[in-house]
Amino acid sequence: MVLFKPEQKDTAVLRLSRLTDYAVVVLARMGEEATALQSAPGLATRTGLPEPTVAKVLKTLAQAGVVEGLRGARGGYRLAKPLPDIPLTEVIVAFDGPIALTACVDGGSGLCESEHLCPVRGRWDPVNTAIRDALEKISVAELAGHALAPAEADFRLAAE
Amino acid sequence: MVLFKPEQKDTAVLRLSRLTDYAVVVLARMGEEATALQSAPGLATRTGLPEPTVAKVLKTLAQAGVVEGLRGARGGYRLAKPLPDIPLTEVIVAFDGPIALTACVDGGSGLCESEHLCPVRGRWDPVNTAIRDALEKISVAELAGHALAPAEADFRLAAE
DNA sequence: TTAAATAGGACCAATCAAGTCCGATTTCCA
DNA sequence: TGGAAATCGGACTTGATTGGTCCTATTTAA
Repeated sequence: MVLFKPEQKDTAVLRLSRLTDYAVVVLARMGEEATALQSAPGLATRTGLPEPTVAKVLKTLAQAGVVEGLRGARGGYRLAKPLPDIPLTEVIVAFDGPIALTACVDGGSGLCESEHLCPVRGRWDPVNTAIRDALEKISVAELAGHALAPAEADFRLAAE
Repeated sequence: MVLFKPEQKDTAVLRLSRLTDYAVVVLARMGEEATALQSAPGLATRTGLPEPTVAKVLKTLAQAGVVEGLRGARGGYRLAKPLPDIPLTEVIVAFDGPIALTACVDGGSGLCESEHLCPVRGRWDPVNTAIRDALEKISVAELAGHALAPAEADFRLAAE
């Protein structure tokens, strides 16, 4: 059901990519038959989302290890673990990149090429960790309920 | 000194507009002489930032009530309150809009036109409030120290 | 051997933000 | 009283980023 409306203009600080939204929808569908092997075209028709988009989402999710992809005829995708065990952060990171306020990922990793040029390093850490903690407590399953239950009709509507 | 590097490609979930960054730099400068009336051109030369940009930043800050603008010749801007009393959220909201995960601002306000299409409403609230709380604890003054101290040289460098 | 599926990119169009600029208004000063 | 120096408000252009599609290679079952 597309968790946030695409048309909405107001840019909040926390902008998730639309793919993230689609991912939750697709995962919710897969969660209905958690152990079954489901193909991208099949999931596309069942969610009502365009097939190429669903394929892209699944490829990304497979790379992230959230789902498991099996190639070849009769291939498909399968949840790597049950929905309640998938924290939202895993999905978000897969599509939107690291969860952090600035471009510099905080702490440890020495990715910041010019550390002496980036005096804010570490200052935003409390904020970043607070955000991660909050997100980590929410599993995909918790959103999946909303993503499916009465939303089936709404979903088609919103995705036109 | 430009708190995050513009060139950095990796798009994190939390994307602050660059104006927000500039705002902190400008505010830091103003904080050095908190009570003085300072003009946009003057602050531009003192920060090394392009004048039109500084003007835009100050206009936005004035609208938000963070600074006070006095028109006419010998006019200028003045801090509405000391730096330590300005929470970061105030600056962020001014430039980046409401601090929320989705386009829907959570809770209360009935802005979401089609509430029945947005079943996630309320679900993200804990996340949103956690983020706000974390940001509210940080004042501009805390960043200002870093934004000025050894950063003067770095700043010009990063802003090329 | 063929068909059906994933895997991995390349590619194009549309949207959004950054930055600049202009006109209107206000106020001080000579 | 006129001119200069500011703020104020918005329009506009350019560049980057995202969303979405498509194409080719690879794998595997029938």
